[in-house]
Order: sequence, then structure tokens, then C-alpha cells
Amino acid sequence: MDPTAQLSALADPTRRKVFELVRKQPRPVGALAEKLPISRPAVSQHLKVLAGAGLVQASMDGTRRIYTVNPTGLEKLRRWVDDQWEQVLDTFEEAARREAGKS
Amino acid sequence: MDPTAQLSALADPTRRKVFELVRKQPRPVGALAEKLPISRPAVSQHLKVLAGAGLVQASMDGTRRIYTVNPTGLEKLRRWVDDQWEQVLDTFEEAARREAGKS
DNA sequence: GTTTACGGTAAGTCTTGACTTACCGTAAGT
DNA sequence: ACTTACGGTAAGTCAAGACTTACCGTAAAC
Repeated sequence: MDPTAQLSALADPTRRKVFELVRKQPRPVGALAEKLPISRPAVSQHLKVLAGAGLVQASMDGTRRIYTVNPTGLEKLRRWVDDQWEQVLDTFEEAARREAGKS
Repeated sequence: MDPTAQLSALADPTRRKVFELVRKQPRPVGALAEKLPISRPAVSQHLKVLAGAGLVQASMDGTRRIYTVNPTGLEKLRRWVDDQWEQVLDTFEEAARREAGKS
């Protein structure tokens, strides 16, 4: 349950832009590169990282690869964040309880 | 609504460890350094990054700084992730609807 | 008022990672 | 079959960032 891959994949603004473009609509690599101020190989490398984190996936169509969102990675991240959030809340409640007198 | 600070702050495993130590229990810098395989200045630098992302905050106690969790940053991150998640769901639902015939 | 504890900052090193151009493989079109 | 389109990978560059040691300021202790 290590969120490193998802966090570092989405930490980069350009890569996050790639992810959001794919999320809005599945596209081949070239179409993504057109929308971004970087070269096509750079997009390819970003997609590799995103795929490695389970955030996108490719489906072949001839020589083209259509990249689509993969919910797996995002759900993993969501679970981790929610988990942290709950534990913070628990800690705060316990502190408040301790403050107000022994329950 | 830019989650870069939170994502990149938590992407580093060591820094995430620092965050979780602070989350479990507020501590001064020295106590954190003892729990970790890195030097005290390194911990200080990590705390600076975490504080910059609104994930922790310090309260003074003489020459000591007691670091505590700050819910602000985590909530920002949570909102962003949940937002992405919802939009992925929407996209999927729409695709399924399109698949099943025009609604 | 010296000394001691605590911790932030500066400066330097070394690794990682985000990009580039150049190259190569594969599938489709003519 | 040749050519064209698509895109992944290699190799190299350059900046960012995760560490280290050395140093400095400040507050409490004696």
C-alpha cells in the first residue's frame, strides 16, 4: 500500500496535465503532444510513468496507442489520502476529548 | 487549487515518514531525527517543505519547536483527488451510457 | 553572564528526473 | 515492395532536490 508511485507521478505539473487530458478523453500520443509545449518523446516518457503508477493504460490500434484512464492508480491514492485524513481526525478528536476532561 | 505542493511533499518516502510521525504524535525536531536514519538538518528541511504545503505547523516552546499536523494541506489534497475520482467516474458512466445506446 | 540545548540556514556533493535529438521497429497505404 | 505515420527507446544535457558538515542565533540552566 505504498502511494509513492501515484504521488510522484502526479506531482509533476506537466505529467498531471497529460493525465487530465487523457482523463477527459482517450487520445493517441501524438494528439497529446500537440496540446503540450513539449516533444512527443517527452509525452511518451510521461505516459510510461503514469502507466507504471496504474493511472493510465494503452490499447493498441494499428501503430497507434490510444491511452485511456486506468482507475486503479487513482483509487489507490484516494484510499491512502482518505486513510491519512481519518487518522488525523481521530487524533484531533482524541486531543479534544483529552482537553475536555477524561471521557 | 494547485495540488503540486502537497503531492510533491508527500511523494518522498522519507518526508512521508516524517509527516506520519508528526501525525501520530506532535514532536520536536530532535525527537523526529532520532527515529530516522538521516541527520537533524535533513529533518528540518523536510519539515520546511511539509510546512510550506500546509501539512504541518510548528508551535514554539522555548528553543524547541513542537511540530503538529496541519489539516489544511491534507484536506486540499483530498479534495483534489476526490474531484479527479468523480470526474473519472462521470467519464466512465458516460462511456457506458454511450455504449448501451443513446439515453 | 557563560554554558548548554535546540534547531534553522549556508554551502557543497551526488543522484534523480524532465527534457532534447537521433534512431529504430512496426503496421498500414499506395 | 516502398513509403509514410506512429510511437517507443537510447543517449546526452541541465536543473532540482535529498542529503551532508559547518556555522550561527536564541532561549533556558546553572
